[in-house]
Amino acid sequence: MNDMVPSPHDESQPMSLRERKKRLAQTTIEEAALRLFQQRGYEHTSIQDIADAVMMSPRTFFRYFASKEEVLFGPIHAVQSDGIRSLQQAASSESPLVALRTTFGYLASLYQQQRASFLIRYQVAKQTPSIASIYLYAMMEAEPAFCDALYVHLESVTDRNKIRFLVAIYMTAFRVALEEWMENGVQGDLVSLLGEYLEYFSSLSL
Amino acid sequence: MNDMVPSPHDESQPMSLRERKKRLAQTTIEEAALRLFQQRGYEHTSIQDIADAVMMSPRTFFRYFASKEEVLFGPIHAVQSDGIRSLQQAASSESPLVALRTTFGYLASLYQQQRASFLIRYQVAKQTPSIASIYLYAMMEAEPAFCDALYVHLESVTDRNKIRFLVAIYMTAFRVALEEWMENGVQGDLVSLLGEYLEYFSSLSL
DNA sequence: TTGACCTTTGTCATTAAGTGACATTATAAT
DNA sequence: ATTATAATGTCACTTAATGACAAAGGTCAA
Repeated sequence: MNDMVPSPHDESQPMSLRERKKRLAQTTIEEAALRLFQQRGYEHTSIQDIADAVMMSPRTFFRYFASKEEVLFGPIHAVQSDGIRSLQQAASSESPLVALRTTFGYLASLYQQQRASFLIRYQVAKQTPSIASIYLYAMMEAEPAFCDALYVHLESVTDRNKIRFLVAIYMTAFRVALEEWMENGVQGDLVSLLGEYLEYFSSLSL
Repeated sequence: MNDMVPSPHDESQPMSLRERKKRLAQTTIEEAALRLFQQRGYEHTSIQDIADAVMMSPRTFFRYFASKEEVLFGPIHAVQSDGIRSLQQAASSESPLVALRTTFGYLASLYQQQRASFLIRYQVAKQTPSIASIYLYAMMEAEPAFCDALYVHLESVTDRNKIRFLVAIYMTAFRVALEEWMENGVQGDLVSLLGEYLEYFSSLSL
């Protein structure tokens, strides 16, 4: 069994000057925005402020990000998409349970790779009530797609509902582990933390 | 053991004319807004449209509802608050597990009492991507308060994390049961559906 | 290198959510 | 009836987001 993890984003082409400038603008905006969010808070940072900071017109900001939230949650969406692809692949050759374990382990590793970035985003989101909902949703939006990926195995309606519940449980365990990890400043190993929660789960009786 | 369910909103005072007019205006706005949301969709219904429909100025709309979302999710917030109160009370005399069972049973009964209203809200939310996040959050926002309510029993850090996970699991079971119930047009008994999921949970091994 | 072509950017205008200030009207209390 | 209090409407303002169009910048072939 090889790596099983699809590389997040194919990064092979030479990249034209145009492409490079685009990427540069994107990361420039993102860095400036995150810095401002941390300094003044998300809500007290307007698009105009961000645009001023990077010397662009507000209109141009919206050519790189569909909204202010997108700056904050873009990478989370990207991770979720990677998770969906991972699960689709894993589900084709493994049982639902094994596939889920594989995928959530993979997701944990992605979070760990970008821990600094995700910590900032988490902290900004936590300090901003109007954003908390979007953060939660960003972490769970993949749930339906996860279910779809696993439906290839079992097809009766009751089985589908069980799969749905199973996915939701796994997502919950992952979310709780992630939150504890974030609260502790992304120190320690997220993968083993998730493992502890799943192990504890087995000992539960409701 | 008596009812254990605190009455949602104390409804005893005679109510002055002013109060009655206020309530009337509130329900009038809400009904008109929900009707418009169903007809044209949430995003294609502006505050102006709602204000026109009830012959009020847009400014007055905002004196009754803090936002457009509030019209849609107000009752869900209210149910969550009731749940928190219920759990605080139950947790003082029962074990965490029993208290959770009691409270989620109570919540299920509240949803069933207002099933028509909640179904509309669910359907509107489901049709509106920009709103889906807020719907999810509305259903889970009470999680931290639930944890706090149960922390009165156990106090070590590891126990708190376990309580946190336990609450999250229960919320997940409830959410999945609720979604299935909604998808099926709020037919059948939500309480027993929740029971089935919790029972199935016990048979799981991750 | 020049010029034609396509992309990116800026400017301007517009819709919609949300908020503060203040005057006007309706209700309550004496 | 008169005064205090609360509700409403009007106006002005900020901010997010989007469409249209012109100006500037990059790409590539001759």
